[in-house]
Amino acid sequence: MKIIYNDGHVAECPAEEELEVLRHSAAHIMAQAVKRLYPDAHFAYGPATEKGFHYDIDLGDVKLTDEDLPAIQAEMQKIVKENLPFKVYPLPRDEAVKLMQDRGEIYKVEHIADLPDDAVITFYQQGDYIDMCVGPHLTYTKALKAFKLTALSGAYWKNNQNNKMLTRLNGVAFRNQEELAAYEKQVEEAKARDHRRIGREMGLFMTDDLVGKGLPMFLPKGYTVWRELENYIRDKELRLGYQHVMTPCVGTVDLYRTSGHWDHYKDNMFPAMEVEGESFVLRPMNCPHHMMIYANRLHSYRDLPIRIGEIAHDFRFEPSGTLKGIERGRHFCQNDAHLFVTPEQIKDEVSSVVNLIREVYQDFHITDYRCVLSLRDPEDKVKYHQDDEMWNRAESALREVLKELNIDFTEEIGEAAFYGPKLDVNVKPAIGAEYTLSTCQLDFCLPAKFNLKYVDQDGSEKTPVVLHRAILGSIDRFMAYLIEETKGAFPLWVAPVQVKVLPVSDKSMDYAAKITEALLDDGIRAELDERNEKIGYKIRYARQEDKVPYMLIIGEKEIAENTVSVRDRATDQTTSMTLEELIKKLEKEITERL
RNA sequence: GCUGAUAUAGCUCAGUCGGUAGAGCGCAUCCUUGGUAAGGAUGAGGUCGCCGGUUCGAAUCCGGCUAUCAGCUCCA
Repeated sequence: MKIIYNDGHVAECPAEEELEVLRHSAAHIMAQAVKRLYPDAHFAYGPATEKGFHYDIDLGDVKLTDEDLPAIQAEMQKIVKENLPFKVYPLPRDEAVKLMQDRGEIYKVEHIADLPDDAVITFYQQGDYIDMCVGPHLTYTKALKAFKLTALSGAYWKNNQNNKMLTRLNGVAFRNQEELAAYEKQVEEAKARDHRRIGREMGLFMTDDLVGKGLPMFLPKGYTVWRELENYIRDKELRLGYQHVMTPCVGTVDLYRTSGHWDHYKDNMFPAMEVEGESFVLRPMNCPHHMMIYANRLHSYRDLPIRIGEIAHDFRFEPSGTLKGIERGRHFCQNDAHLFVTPEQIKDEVSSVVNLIREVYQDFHITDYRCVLSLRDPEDKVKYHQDDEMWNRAESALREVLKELNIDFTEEIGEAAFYGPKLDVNVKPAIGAEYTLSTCQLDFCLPAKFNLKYVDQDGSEKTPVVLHRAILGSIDRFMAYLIEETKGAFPLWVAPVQVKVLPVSDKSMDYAAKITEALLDDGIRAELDERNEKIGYKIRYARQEDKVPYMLIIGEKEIAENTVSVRDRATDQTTSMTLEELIKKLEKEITERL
């Protein structure tokens, strides 16, 4: 595949860049098609994306609907067939501005103003369509062989919600039709992993309009998974010296004024309740409560670090458009903790948190994640607590620790909490955008606001540093992730039903019931399928609907031999063993979290 | 919240030109007692998301609302 760079030279495209060039050129071809059909269209940004391309377009009063997509796609097809060459040329800044002004491209003009003074401004042209662009691009439109327009959506100009919302046309593009077909199949498979769908099908959780949107309810099976996750992380924390507390879900507005959360987040909190002259809010997070618990006693440097943990219920009035099953709701449960430390202890404690994250990810077989050092945007004078010295100190302290721990991380500006920098551990779900699972935040700010103290060796009062951290993040979101990773086939130790006992007929019902009881007595979550169905049907159901790790086939043969036939979900193989052997096997796998 | 789309039985979905609804799965009952991915019969189940309008008549056309989905913004 030949491509043309913005200095005009043509070369073979490096294999790893083929898709990006293809998709970027597809965006230009789409823009040309739109311009032909809607001459008044103005174009903003039109980049290649992860799977395809999009272009943000200002169509004035014209409102596109999904029904307009086929016509645009057909026009693109035509342009491809016309096999127009891509040409490129530079223009001095004033001529570039004039060209774009003459063509009514107001967004491109604004873009030029944002470019550095020494920027070389180049234009790519195919047919009569001209786009300001650094390229590279295809040499001819015919090189675009497999593409499809997928959706219409909106996007703010320059990603700022105070700006105008433009129409975003989305498409996908691949090297050939086979790759496109493979992609469409993959999309279907991803849909089947959607935790909202699996959650409904497996009876894990539900929502109801009457209860309220964004307020999922966990059903018995879902809560069983929940309880396993909660017990798991709490036990781990206990062994690391955490002390768990329980604090109320409602607090005074003054509490959040003190912390600064009220100023930063009141629009995303449920509104204040005025009662007997006092204002209360549903709490959106737990830092202030834990600060108050620390402040409850005078602490010596000998007491530190103090690690206060809570599986805490929080409520946030998330914008309706952001709600997504149990991944993001208006009520959720944080696996929260605040570590109160001396400056000298920061490194050890961050290290301990990082190790805990690693250990937990290993237990859940999570290997696909990335670490981000989230920093403030020094230009943003609104979002962040204003104290340059504090920020420099906190950010370099956290960066130093991460380097010493040999963690691979990227730095992202403007991603910090208002009170301090964060180490975020991000994962990508089957459906939708990447999100943060675990976080560890370094905070020099809130301890001061709450006037927290400890008495140091020399008898002087000092302010502790606080690490905010969440390992499972929220139990809800973690569970969503686990569902999508496992397609609902949870590992044995968290599976809501660990063993399903399937009698071949009524003749083996009594024996099967006895086996079930024995398993339950040993703390194994066993369920007996008493329905009047054939064994093939019960197996199919246990596999597809319940996704149970182990099925026991119980018939007259097992009764005669005093054994159980164990069918393994992973292999579909059946092996015969005694009940004692089975229990031993299960207990081992549960303890080892296989 | 913003842009666009969608809403029919518990689930997945049909429903033509406006004439008050169908299938498969699931559920209930009965028959069947069957050995490793769906045995058979019968039956119940819907104010077609909600409210209003147009019409002799609305699941169907129009408007508003609600919820959901995709994307954008946001996530302490």
